[in-house]
Amino acid sequence: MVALARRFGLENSKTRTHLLDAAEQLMREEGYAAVTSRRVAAKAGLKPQLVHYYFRTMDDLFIALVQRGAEHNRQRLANALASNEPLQAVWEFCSDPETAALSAEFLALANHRKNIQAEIGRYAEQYRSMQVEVLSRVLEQGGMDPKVWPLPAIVFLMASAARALTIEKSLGVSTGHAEILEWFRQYQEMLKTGRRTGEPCAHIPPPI
Amino acid sequence: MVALARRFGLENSKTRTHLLDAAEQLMREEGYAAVTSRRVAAKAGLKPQLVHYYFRTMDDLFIALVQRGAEHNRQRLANALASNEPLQAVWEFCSDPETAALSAEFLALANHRKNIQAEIGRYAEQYRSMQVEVLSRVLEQGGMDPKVWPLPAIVFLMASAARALTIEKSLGVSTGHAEILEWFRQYQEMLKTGRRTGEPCAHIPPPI
DNA sequence: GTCTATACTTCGATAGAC
DNA sequence: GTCTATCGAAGTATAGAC
Repeated sequence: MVALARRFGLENSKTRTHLLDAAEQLMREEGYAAVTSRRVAAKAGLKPQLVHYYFRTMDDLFIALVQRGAEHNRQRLANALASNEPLQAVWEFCSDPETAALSAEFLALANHRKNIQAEIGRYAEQYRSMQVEVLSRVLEQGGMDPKVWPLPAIVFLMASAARALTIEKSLGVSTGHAEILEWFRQYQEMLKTGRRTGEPCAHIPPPI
Repeated sequence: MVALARRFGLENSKTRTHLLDAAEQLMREEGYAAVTSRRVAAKAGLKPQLVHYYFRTMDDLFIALVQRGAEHNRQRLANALASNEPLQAVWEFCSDPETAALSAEFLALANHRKNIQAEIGRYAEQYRSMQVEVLSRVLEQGGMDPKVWPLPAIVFLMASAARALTIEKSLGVSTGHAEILEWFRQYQEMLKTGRRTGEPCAHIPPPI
């Protein structure tokens, strides 16, 4: 009854990529519960058994999906950070609704599969340090002293606000959104001009 | 072939509550995909068919689960807002990891089922306005002028920061967390004493 | 209100032919 | 590398007896 060492497909296979594409699309459209071998194969125009040829188990497929998505996002973030307006670009990076929807699925998955949890955490930490590094230059040029206002905290606040804005928007929630956007606009303005501008934010006690 | 009007259980049934408890526990422990009629019934020590007696479809069960959970949270938030330290209590309300895990599941579900999306959005908006109302008193007593710093924005920032902190913690991410907690601490301190205290936040340009 | 019985679908996974 | 064939398990849902 010894298992006859099964064969498996290679990582650079074109079919493998098609299967991952199909899986990602399914996840986006219908959630992780819809990512089954049969449905993935059907969407890719292939037979379900091929899924098991490229991925030993469905769990392996999910891991591959997380890694590919995270790597893709890492590249997107790198591009954003290399732009002329890194602050604005990072804000938009964090505000992408497609990414938010997919992240919601992975985040739910992460609560129950610790290998996925670790993978996502590793990338999240990486994204943050990338942002801190680049934004440190922008903020110092804008006259902010990172000694008194720690960069990681600013990056954290900005990212979490942008993400929450996106999620709430998809839920139909809007209270406070206009004010947050205005806050970010003024913050950008301040950094550009190197001083606090635009009444009333120039002189008020902010929530910090 | 006309359907013989099926019978269904009442909302105040004890068994119905047991089934919802089992479903909620499953969702917490293994995610929404684990909430099936068989598994819910097994956890409640009942037969799968009873699930269909109390809930026409599994979708109906999910809706009931969302409503019950949201109502429970509304009560928790009301208690928090009625405490001696509403600011701290709301922060803790938003930081509960159990709630965050369950919310992650519902949020993922919401992306694909618009009735759930609407239900969650309705409650989220309600929670925010409850917070704005109560915190407005706290902030005005602390010397904050809501004209220059809109309350909804402060509530939004606080809630999204607390939630993000909780989620990231569960992912093993910690960069910037200590700084955010210190920010919140100083903010509370400032409101209590009615002035900006504690170096260095007393005089620095904050990210606003 | 809870059970048995049942119909039908879909699931993950493997063996082995081509 | 892709297919056919096949397994047992688990899924939703309904009808009807007690």
